[in-house]
Amino acid sequence: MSSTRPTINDVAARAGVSKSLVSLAIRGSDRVSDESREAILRAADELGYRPNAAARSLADRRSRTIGVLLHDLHNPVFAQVLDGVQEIVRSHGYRTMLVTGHGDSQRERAELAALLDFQVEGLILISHRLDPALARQAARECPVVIVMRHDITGRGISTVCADDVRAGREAVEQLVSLGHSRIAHVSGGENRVAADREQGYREAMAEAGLSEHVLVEAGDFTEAGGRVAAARLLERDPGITGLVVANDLSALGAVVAAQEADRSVPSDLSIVGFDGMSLAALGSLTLTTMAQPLEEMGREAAERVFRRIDSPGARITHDQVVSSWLPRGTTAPAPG
Amino acid sequence: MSSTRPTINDVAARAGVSKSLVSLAIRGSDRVSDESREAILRAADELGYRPNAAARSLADRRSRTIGVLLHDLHNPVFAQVLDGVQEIVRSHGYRTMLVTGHGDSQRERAELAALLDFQVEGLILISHRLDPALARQAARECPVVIVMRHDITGRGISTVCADDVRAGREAVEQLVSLGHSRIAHVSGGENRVAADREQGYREAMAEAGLSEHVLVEAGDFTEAGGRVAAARLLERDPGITGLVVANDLSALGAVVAAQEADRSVPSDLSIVGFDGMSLAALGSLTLTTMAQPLEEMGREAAERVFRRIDSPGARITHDQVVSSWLPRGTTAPAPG
DNA sequence: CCAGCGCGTTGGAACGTTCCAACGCCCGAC
DNA sequence: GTCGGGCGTTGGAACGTTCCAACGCGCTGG
Repeated sequence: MSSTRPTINDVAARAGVSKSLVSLAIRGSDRVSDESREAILRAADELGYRPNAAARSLADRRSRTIGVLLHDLHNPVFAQVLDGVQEIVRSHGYRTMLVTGHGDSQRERAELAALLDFQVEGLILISHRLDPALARQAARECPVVIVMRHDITGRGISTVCADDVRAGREAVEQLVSLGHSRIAHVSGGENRVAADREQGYREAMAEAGLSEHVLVEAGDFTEAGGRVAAARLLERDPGITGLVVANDLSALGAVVAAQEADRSVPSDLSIVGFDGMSLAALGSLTLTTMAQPLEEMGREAAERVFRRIDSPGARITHDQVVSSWLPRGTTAPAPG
Repeated sequence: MSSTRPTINDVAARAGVSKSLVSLAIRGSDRVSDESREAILRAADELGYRPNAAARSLADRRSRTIGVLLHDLHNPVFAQVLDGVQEIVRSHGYRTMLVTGHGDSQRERAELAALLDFQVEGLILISHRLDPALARQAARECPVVIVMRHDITGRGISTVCADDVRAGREAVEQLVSLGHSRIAHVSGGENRVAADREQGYREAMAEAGLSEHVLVEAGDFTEAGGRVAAARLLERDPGITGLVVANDLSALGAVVAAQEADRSVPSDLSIVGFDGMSLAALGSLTLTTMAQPLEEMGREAAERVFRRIDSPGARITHDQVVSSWLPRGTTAPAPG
């Protein structure tokens, strides 16, 4: 641990050239003679030179960094979206700087501020809970792309989202086509994603002439919440044969609740989630779900950011991806 | 999106003071008069001033950032460790910069280089796969703490690990005390963590006089790997009643394999994992495991980094945390 | 009444890099 | 033989911040 790191000047001195030439050589310019280049790279290597990213981004006035705000890292759904983001970001020679807000607006504010202090050139926000005011404020400083929340719009905000209403409808339609009619819903709390899925549920129930069976209990997108809400539904109406649950994580909770209520899945009770998180494919019962193309959403979001970085005048966009029915182990024809 | 951001000079001009005073006021120094402070903060607010982190860390020669290299974000185990890390890092007024290496040494190298370019003041490496040479090289530039891999040592490298040999032994001992004797092992591939757990398994089997029943099949710490390896074990010796699986993720795979082989868990077959990842407590069968105090390991690692940042002469340390038996739904007394 | 002190404030230097205008040199063209 | 052009190279300015030595002022104590 040398007390002080070698700088570009140390390299220049050792190689017997000017710092400007070192700068060029390090960045791989072709206007450096082979002889100089070799001497410089050798000197840099011998000294263990490492360019100072802070100085670089100061002089450059670009950080080559994209900031990503994630809801949290425990729900693997976000990790999947992030994979897509990072693939594109890396391919552009940029870095990502990752923070988590846990849906806490206080913390989101602090983390976003830190990202902006770092002069990130673009921002990708991936969370179903997200303070719209913060997003709008950030959008005044750099391009912002929001994943999952199509309802947050404003100057400088692009979105990449699924059609959650439609997905909600399809979940119901698929159960109906399996012969189910008493289909209840575990919702996902106070956010637009959950509201849309619930609306889809209600619309499809009405269209199928099943309005009388509409039954909703509020969850909160967590496993524990799904478990409690599902248990309550099964108590309120033991005749339920189908359960549409607002996301995969709470659907896993609903599976537990079903077993605790001595309902066997899927023969007695079919359960459908949303998201298509890969870990839900794992375990003894693999979850049927309305899957979103998570990695693709991440890639798309990153592409949108770069398009706006590259041409600052570019129009903001609102992309919609399609969810798809992924039948696995928790759905079956209605009993009887 | 103003074409150019306000700087400290703009704030100074607007508030009618010098940039030095603005700098002091922004950082909350008490040697600024109330009057000046108020004028400065108001001007900063009106202009939407935001300190430039790059300039700051350049002038300061400290980044107030801790770099964290994670294996990947999909295994929730790493997210749990990270939670502990971030708690401590935030409490010190620092930030974390997060990258993932996916056990690919090429990528690890690039990501570590990026972190060091950023002048991170400390580095926490959390991965069971990790190139020791890279860790040692990084340790020449800043304090390094490795979580999970006690075998990687060297100048400037501290470690925070569980005693995996001991955990491996205890997993076997617990099964033995439940009456099991035909206990097989799914290992975790070519890394020290897996090797230690396997060694513990072998030692405990020998001590219990069960050497003749030692049976090992290699997995790779993934769900798919665990599933395949477990299936092979059950085919090689259908008499197996206990399975010690190298980590929770592959243990979940083993549960699937058991069901595919028509063995019911836990009545026919007991399965034990390692790690104590929270998502394994979820779903229909909750996994019995040798749990590590994951968040605590993260906190401990971060504490160690800061101790060495604060007093550069501090000795490097090698901490050991204790794993504990967490009986849940996949273990039961031996059949018959 | 003056020296000395403390306090709030200031300008300039430094941090390590990139960019830019300008340099000297060699070569080919007239 | 001179001139112009290209090429490799150079020093200085800039980026936005923090640190430091030093400033002027009013106050206090002798």
